[in-house]
Amino acid sequence: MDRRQRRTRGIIFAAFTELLSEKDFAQITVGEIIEKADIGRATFYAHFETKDFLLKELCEELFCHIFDTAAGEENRHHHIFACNGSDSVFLHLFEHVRKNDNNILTLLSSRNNELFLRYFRGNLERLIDSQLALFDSRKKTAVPDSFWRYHIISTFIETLKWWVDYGMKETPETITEYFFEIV
Amino acid sequence: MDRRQRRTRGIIFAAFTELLSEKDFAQITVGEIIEKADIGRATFYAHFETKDFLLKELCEELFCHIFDTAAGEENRHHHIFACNGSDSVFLHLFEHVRKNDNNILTLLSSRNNELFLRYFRGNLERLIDSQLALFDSRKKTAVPDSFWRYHIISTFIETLKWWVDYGMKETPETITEYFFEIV
DNA sequence: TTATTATTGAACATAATGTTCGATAATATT
DNA sequence: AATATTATCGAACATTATGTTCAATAATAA
Repeated sequence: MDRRQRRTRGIIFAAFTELLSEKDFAQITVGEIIEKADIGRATFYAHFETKDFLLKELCEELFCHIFDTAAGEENRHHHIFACNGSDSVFLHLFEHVRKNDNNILTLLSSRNNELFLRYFRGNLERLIDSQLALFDSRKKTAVPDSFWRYHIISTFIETLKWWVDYGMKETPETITEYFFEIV
Repeated sequence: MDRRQRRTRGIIFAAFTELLSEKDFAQITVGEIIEKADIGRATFYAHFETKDFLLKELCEELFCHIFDTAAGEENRHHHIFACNGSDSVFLHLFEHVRKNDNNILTLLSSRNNELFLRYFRGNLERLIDSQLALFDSRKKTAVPDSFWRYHIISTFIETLKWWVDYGMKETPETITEYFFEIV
């Protein structure tokens, strides 16, 4: 990929991220993006078909990075999961957010957090199945499997939301603890 | 209120609801709404300042109705809550959805369900505090109160989402049971 | 019946979208 | 170092959606 392309792409993402932290996605215009990025109109459209595609690609970069790492950790520490839940993929995910990798924290704190959490859910679903056994051992209810699975993912996301909403005062370890206690 | 106003308002809501079940909120134009509603452009803007206000007022009509009823039930059956959780405000809410009051089911089934669930959450928060004691008796963890509260509301909404997503095969009673088991 | 008020439809200004194209500058290739 | 390729620029353009205005008409309330 041409260096100019990479540069422009990065500039657009940065400008877009900044705007997302300021106002609603729907209110942001392409005009504002190219003004803040200081690029030509045609250049923007050479990179992204529409504003929606821009969002989509931003999310993909964001989460691919995080989940690739998380998947790696998962394999390495697999024995840990089997023993207890104090260390887990979930902890690693919380830590990623805490470190603000790729500005994900900025975006999750913004009014547009639902946008990213939707993508987050999509990625989580793939990851969670490998973790289900961990919860199954504790499960003694008659609720359907799909409901149970749905519940775990939802609870993780809602826990993350609460953490961010309330100023991230807890450590990733504490939040992970809360998450396991409640689920 | 003038009969013509009520009629026009109803027509607009109906057309808008139909469009929401077909496509994303962002994709819907005022032009489409007035075409489907078969009214003049100026008439639309005499009723609603923007598309966002239309959504807001639709949600208010939707949820005010449901929550007013629910609040009434709450007072009437208050002794029941204190005893067990098999009958509760939650059951009534599930039943409202099941009956498709004010097309809420149509809207919750649509791609735009997050839009309505956001409003739903706002209304739930007011209602839930009176119910918190019910859960507190079961609670033996060290998680913060605000987290616990947040979790209950989230779980209710996610349960509702799952129910709708998976075709509402369960009875409201069963879903209420699932909800209490899991929380 | 009369006064009031909602609706209509067309016209209008404004603003955003997405495209096109020739010129220019940065990169890759040989 | 010379050349070919490709990204960016900027301005112009057609198109589409927004929200407003206004005089005429029709429905409702008094």
